[in-house]
Amino acid sequence: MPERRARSAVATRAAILDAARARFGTNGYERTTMRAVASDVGVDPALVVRYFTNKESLFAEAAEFDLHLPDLHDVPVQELATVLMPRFFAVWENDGAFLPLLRAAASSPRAAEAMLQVFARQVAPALAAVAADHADERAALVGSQVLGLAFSRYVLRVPPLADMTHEQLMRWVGPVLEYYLTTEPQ
Amino acid sequence: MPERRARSAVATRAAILDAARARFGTNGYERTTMRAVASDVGVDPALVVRYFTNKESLFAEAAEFDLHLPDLHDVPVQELATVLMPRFFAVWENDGAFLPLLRAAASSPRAAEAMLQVFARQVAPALAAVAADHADERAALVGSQVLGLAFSRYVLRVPPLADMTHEQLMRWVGPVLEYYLTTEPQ
DNA sequence: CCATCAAGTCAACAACTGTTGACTTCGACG
DNA sequence: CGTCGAAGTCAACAGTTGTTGACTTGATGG
Repeated sequence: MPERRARSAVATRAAILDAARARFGTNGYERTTMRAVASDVGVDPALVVRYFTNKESLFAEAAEFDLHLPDLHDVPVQELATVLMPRFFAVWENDGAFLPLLRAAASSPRAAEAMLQVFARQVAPALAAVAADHADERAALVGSQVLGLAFSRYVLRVPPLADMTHEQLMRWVGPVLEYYLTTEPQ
Repeated sequence: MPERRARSAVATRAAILDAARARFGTNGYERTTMRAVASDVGVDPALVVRYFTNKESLFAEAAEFDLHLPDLHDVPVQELATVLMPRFFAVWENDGAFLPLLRAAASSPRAAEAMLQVFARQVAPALAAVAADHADERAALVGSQVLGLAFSRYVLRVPPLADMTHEQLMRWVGPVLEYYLTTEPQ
């Protein structure tokens, strides 16, 4: 029974990470305290730093994630939205591992840097597969629309946007993504 | 000479407000300290609270502003971007009275509510003048693109976007605003 | 010259923050 | 049983924060 004695150590570590994700997601970086995270798990604050050494490291680990963007090389232009938007909803809703980073990035340079790297390492390369030219500009523009949509719908909760269905949003935003990725501006 | 003795009181109050705007704009709410604002003006922290009673009230006053959106009734569809984008740059750059609110809205429900009201009272009515139908949805979509652009360019500083000129951005984003406001989605 | 009153300073408070190091608890194993 | 090490607690530190109330300054006007 080699697994017996690990019943708690890794479990509470994961619980702390979950609580941290939730706190960072709703309150942002500075308004999240080590004590609050610890108390969410019912544990001493010292244990949190014992496992994660730092508030900064705790945040870094809580903000790690993978967008799982698919390969777009063989996707027809008209179906880009149909492929990308479901990924968008998956990342921002429910599990919402991305929301903490967005909230924190607004007021913390550290988080902003982390978000930039997610963009540079995952979003930009994936979109480069379909961009005609100016790949980096096109990817950044798509990113700006996607970020704005997330901010309006999930942070600000702008009434019309927050209430629209996935399909309605896809119909509105799809052509814009397609335009940014393929059309040459006048 | 009725104005003589007011040489300083209102002036330093305005200076404090300016410093607060700058700090809130670059650091967000929580990372901005009363002491830092006071020291920017070369004044005692106690004076700041003497004039503004609170950090919260100081922020509220610093985040007050008017978008000065023009009347769009007689603007031709193709020139919408030419009229709207300069307003965008004016609001987000330099003085940047809008940036504090955006940063704060990400982690403070109060600030998010304030931002929503700016949208409802200034942006939506102005855009309703040119929206074909679904005026509220169209306005919200325009708002999402504008907000995303501001977040990417001024908060995250995504390299391609942060370095583009006003005219380059207008050329890219203009057609999108026009599309959101006038085109019927498939 | 002296009283007044706005403009501003000073020191200090209570609360909260991240972080530390020494201590306790307790199940497993010889 | 005894001990050993992991899992966790405890109290305290040093620093920072918003905010307060009593004090000083200095020009003005009678």
